[in-house]
Amino acid sequence: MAGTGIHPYHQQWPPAQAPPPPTAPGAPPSIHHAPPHVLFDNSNRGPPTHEEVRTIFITGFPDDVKERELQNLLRWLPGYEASQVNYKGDKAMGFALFSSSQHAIAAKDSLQDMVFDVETKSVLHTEMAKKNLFVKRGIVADSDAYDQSKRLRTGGDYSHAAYTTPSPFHPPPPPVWGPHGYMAPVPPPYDPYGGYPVPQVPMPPAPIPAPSSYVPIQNTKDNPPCNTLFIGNLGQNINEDELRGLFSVQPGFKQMKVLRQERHTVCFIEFEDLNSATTVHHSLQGAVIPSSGSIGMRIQYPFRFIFLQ
DNA sequence: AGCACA
Repeated sequence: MAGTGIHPYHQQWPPAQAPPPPTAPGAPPSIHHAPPHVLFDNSNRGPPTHEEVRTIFITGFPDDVKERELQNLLRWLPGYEASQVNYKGDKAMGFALFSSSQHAIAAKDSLQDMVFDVETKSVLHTEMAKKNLFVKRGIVADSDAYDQSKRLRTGGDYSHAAYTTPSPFHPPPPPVWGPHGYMAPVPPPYDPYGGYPVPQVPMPPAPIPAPSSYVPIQNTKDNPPCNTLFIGNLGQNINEDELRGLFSVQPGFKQMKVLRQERHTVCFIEFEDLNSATTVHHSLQGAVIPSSGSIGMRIQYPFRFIFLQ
């Protein structure tokens, strides 16, 4: 019962001579709102003084649930910090830590009775956990954490996806995999009023034009190689100068022609030789440049031979 | 209903 003032689970702490820190009778328990990067420092602090429980306990998974499935489910929830799957026998138990108990409660409610998997007809059941998920060693808040090469491969099997601008379909920063199955997402400063966290990837102006990221492209079928490339999927607001900047520095670049059509703009690029074209075909496939929004350009050999100019 | 990691 919630009104008893007694924790529903026993605690061996404190021993007789060390009473818990004074909480004025009738005063609300102090909730420390530390910034995210210090939230996890449970080290060296003796007993967990009454720490608010901000972890939820989730059951009802199919037996073969993967850590990552849970993470991908939870990433969206405000305040999400870390999660873990443990097995009791072959029953999976999930734990998910949030930045506050309010967030945890909200998450618990929104996951309650969710159909996690239709195939196996698994329906989630959530409760507040008895104690918080232990997250090892805090969060690395160093700049490395934002290194794109380290933030790849999270939601889904993108082999070389990097993220810059989140879109509804290319959401917030992928978490980073920690030691054993933990997920210790690099928390961008969480703005409780701002919806989902937005990755703040420091992108110093590149000396030479470089794509801001790469995203997987859809249509992989192609035409026979030649020394000209067709660039499609450029988005509505594509900026020709940006395009030129990117391609003109590629070895073997000869000329570029932009075709503004009704809806899409496409572009052809001629190279000195087949080799240069092929190299760029590979290296810039899926490249995202600022004016293309968050979509990756598709590079193909042209359907027909194009004679530029 | 089942609550672990350190």
